[in-house]
Amino acid sequence: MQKRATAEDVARAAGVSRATVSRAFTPSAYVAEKTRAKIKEAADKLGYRRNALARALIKNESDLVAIVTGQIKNMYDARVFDALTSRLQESQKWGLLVHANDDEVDRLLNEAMSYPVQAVIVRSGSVDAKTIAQCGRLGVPLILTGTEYSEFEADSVCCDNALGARMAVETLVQRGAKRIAYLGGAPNLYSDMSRFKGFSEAMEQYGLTPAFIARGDFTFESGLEIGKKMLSGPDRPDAVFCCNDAMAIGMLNAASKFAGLSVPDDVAVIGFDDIPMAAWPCFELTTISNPVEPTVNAICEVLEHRLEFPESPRQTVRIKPKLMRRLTA
Amino acid sequence: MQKRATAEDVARAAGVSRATVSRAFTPSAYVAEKTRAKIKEAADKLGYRRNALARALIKNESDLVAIVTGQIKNMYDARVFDALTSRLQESQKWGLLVHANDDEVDRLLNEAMSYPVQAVIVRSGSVDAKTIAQCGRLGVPLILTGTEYSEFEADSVCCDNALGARMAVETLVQRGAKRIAYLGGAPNLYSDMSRFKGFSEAMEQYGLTPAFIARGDFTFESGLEIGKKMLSGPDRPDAVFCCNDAMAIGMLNAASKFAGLSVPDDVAVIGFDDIPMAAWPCFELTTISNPVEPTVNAICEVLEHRLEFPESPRQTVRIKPKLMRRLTA
DNA sequence: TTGTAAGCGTTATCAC
DNA sequence: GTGATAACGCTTACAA
Repeated sequence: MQKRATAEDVARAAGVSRATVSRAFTPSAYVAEKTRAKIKEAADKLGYRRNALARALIKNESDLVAIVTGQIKNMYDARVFDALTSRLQESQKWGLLVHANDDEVDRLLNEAMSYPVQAVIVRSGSVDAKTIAQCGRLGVPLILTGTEYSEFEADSVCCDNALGARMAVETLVQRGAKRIAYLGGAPNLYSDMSRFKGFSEAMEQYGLTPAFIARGDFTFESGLEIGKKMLSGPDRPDAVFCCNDAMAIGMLNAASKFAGLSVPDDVAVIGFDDIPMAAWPCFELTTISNPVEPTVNAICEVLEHRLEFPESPRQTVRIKPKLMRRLTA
Repeated sequence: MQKRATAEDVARAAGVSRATVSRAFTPSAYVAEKTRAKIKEAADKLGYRRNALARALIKNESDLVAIVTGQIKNMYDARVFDALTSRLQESQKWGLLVHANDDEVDRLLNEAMSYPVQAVIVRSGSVDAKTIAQCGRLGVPLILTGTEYSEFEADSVCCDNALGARMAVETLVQRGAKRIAYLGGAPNLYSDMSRFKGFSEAMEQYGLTPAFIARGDFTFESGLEIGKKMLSGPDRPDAVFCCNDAMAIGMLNAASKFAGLSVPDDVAVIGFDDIPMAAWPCFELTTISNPVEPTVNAICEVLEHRLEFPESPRQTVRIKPKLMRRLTA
């Protein structure tokens, strides 16, 4: 493993000084075109690349952004992640990946902070007060997405979950549902809390009480298992609001393959997110769209704004959900 | 945005020298326990974290590993990515994300190489000779996964695609299929090439010629669209080998929802990868398992080995695929 | 237009 | 045990 060529090596090869090499790689700097060409050639020959570490050190700004993500269990997470990293790269930022389960977020984020990142984007999971304080101490902006904590000094971008849940209940009520069930995720997650809140409010508004309240883990499998139980009894619900599409599709399977019920006539099902799979002919899932593109755009805008105006007041961007009416409700 | 606290700041606060602060954070170094405690306290108060950039610079080794990935279109990619990043973190490495479409891999990889990474793991996409040479020049080991290039100096970890494809054909032939179709992806991708090779060899061995050869883009949608056409004519195939599960499930939908065919009696379908979805009750897709866990384990082992023995001969690890017999073939 | 020299925040080396 | 001091590879005044 030979060593990386340094600016010194290139300088020697091109017969110039280290400073001139640096200038040759700085588009705005004054260098004779001829010199620049000579240096680039030498650099090419040596396989020289500016060392981003040394560069960041002296310029006191790296182009790293930490991206904290939990386990990617479903296509919604995958799509957000995909779009986000892709967009960051377009703005010349590199994503430093912090893959953490909810209970490790703090430890890992703290470790990652030894890299002087421009910002930390937290997708899912929860981040505790101490960690947020740490980010503040290091002058690192924190952007939460998929969660929202009013107590803390952090920007956030999040679907208006409560509104989405209310839209779902409304849709179910309008088609005559009386016994509506709720299928959520772990109740310490913001996405469960906020959707449950919207669900409860809407139910109350219509004078209904939930037929069931169950919580899975946002996977197909949990939707299927809970669905099997929930739909088998005589007191089964006539509609189910599921907190994400994966669980909704599990519920669909439970209904048709196990409970022998037809959807939506026996039981209506509505999901949340609108992953591509929801539109597949075999599912045609009615769902609340949690649009990826606007979310990622908002994250990037908030980020740019924060970097430009570090002292500006914190922002909370709520993304509007949208009803995607298909065949299951 | 206040500045990060430096070792100097901590030293001043604790009344010691910079060197001692450094020692306090190096577990193996000799420091009086009392001094260490005093320093840690001061550091805590100032929110000090060692600057990984400066550290990497002097130690001449970063704990960054570049992960190059294409667009994450399906759950298989998502799962490999998830498992890989998670495993890397367990070995105290941070993933630097390079999200590139096939035609950008070279440019972006080159840019990313300004970070002195320990290694580059390329998942999907193709990397050209010049880029590989660049990695060699920078002394950065390159590990290819999902692809395999015998011409280049790079380790690789890849499913034995040809074997998997042969197993698929064998399975179809055994159930009496005569008119077998191939549904692949872009023919410049290794996964298409190698699976097509295995498919062709097996077909020849059984004295069969392909009923159809079609290529999509590894998405459900492309499987559906191609399936609609392929299964509508009178000369339709009686079995289809699909290069991944997403397309196979699209094909399943085309068969049942559009062509009115029953699977597997009218047309058998076999996929590749064995994503969780393949096992869902609504699909029960027979498929060739391309196991995530062994793949990721192998990648990490190859990586560790390469870092420990930089000059060791290149390795090619082939992961054994496995037939997952379900209901579609 | 180019070179010299200082300095970014660490750690390694060598004194004491 | 601890403190100077010199690197690491780069950028940037300041000089020439």
